[in-house]
Amino acid sequence: MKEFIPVLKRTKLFAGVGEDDITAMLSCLGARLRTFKKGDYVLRQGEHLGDILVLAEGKLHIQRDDYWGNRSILGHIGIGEIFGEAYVAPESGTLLNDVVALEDSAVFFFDVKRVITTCSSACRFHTMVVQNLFFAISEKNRSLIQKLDYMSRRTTREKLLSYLSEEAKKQNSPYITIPYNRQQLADYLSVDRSAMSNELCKMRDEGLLEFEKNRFKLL
Amino acid sequence: MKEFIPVLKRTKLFAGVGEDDITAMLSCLGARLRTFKKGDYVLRQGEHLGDILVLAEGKLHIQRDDYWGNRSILGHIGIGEIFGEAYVAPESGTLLNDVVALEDSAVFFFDVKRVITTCSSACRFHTMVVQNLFFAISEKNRSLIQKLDYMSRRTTREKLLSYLSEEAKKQNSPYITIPYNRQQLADYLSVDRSAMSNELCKMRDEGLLEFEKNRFKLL
DNA sequence: TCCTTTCCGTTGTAAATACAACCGAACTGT
DNA sequence: ACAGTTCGGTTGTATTTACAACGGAAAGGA
Repeated sequence: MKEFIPVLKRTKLFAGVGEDDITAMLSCLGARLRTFKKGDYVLRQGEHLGDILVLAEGKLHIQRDDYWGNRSILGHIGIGEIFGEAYVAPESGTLLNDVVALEDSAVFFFDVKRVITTCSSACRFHTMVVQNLFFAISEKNRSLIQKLDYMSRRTTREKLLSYLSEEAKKQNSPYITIPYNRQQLADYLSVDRSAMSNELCKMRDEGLLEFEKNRFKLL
Repeated sequence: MKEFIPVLKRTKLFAGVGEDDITAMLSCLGARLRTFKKGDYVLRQGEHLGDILVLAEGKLHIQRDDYWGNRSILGHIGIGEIFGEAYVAPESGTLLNDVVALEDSAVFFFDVKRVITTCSSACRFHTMVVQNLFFAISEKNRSLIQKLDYMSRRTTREKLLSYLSEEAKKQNSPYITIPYNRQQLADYLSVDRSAMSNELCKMRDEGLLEFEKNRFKLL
């Protein structure tokens, strides 16, 4: 667990907290570290969750398969990102999605109750962690709204353009790299892969953008 | 402002706080009450927001019109509901959506900074309000994920079924009432109204459901 | 190197959707 | 009672998408 303290220090959850203080807080927050092999399920749809999670190592996808095997990808989790925060409320039901390891991964589990209940003097920075979590959830909220914006577009082209241009804004450059391959991007935007591939090539031919693998340039 | 204290008492934000304590907290939270006429914009896409809002009276829609006038409705806000919480983080950008009054409405504005910075002894229940807000955001988060689930369905029928069955679960009855008329429901699910209307009738003919205006029965 | 697998572009067809237009019923205000 | 408006169902057509299938390029392993 100790080895990942520097990683935790760089997360939004522990922003402003020193490594020593993080170490001291771990037990107070009920921290556990679990490792997963590539392909493992970190969380399963339908389970109940009483923890807030932080990815220490690896890559994860939040996804969901429906009855007919149709997969939809809700998002991508990189190192240091928080997830599971949608289920901190006591009455929140079971998980709506699966979380799957794309690579061998390590995940911190923090007990929700112990995170949000600021304890006494023992950990001085607990209040700051709560506020950090607050902002993190709020930001996740915003990014979900953003994704709903892509999804509300009627055509594949509009979905692609709104997603790519938002990424360009986020990465502050017309050259962008996305965390998805074609199939995954199609699953993320809930469209057919071949139709999307087709549309991408049309847009390239029309001079709207260029791409190679998962790197795009908007023109 | 006083007249709406009983309303506030029943909101999730002030759950567990008595009317007297709420009254005492109002100034501490930087509360302001603003009224809106039917059709007024409560918030506009692109603005910056430094408040958390609670609807005291009326009905609101969260919506967005794109360049071509295509409207998409992100959700419906009823009395006592919190909104604007997606923008509490200091670095969160501008509003992604409009919020529009469907009826004459009254809205409480609470200063974000003053809400999340627990003050001293003056207001005993401030900590509880922060935790309530925490749960509320987390729950909103969950409902956004839920909506993404509807939206990720490929066909109009699947979108309708996932939405309606989720509402049935939420309202705990096969008889459900929705806060949208046909056009609004279509905007909510991001589909064409006539196509949706068509699909609804087909589903009724197949015996999947019955409906009249905005009341539905799942079979 | 060879074999296997993954990735991605392409194509054709069937299915679903968007769009526009129309109509009747219900509701509104005068 | 009347005109004007909203609402919801219906229909036809053009457009878009889903699905299945194929093939070549690239990547990975033995």
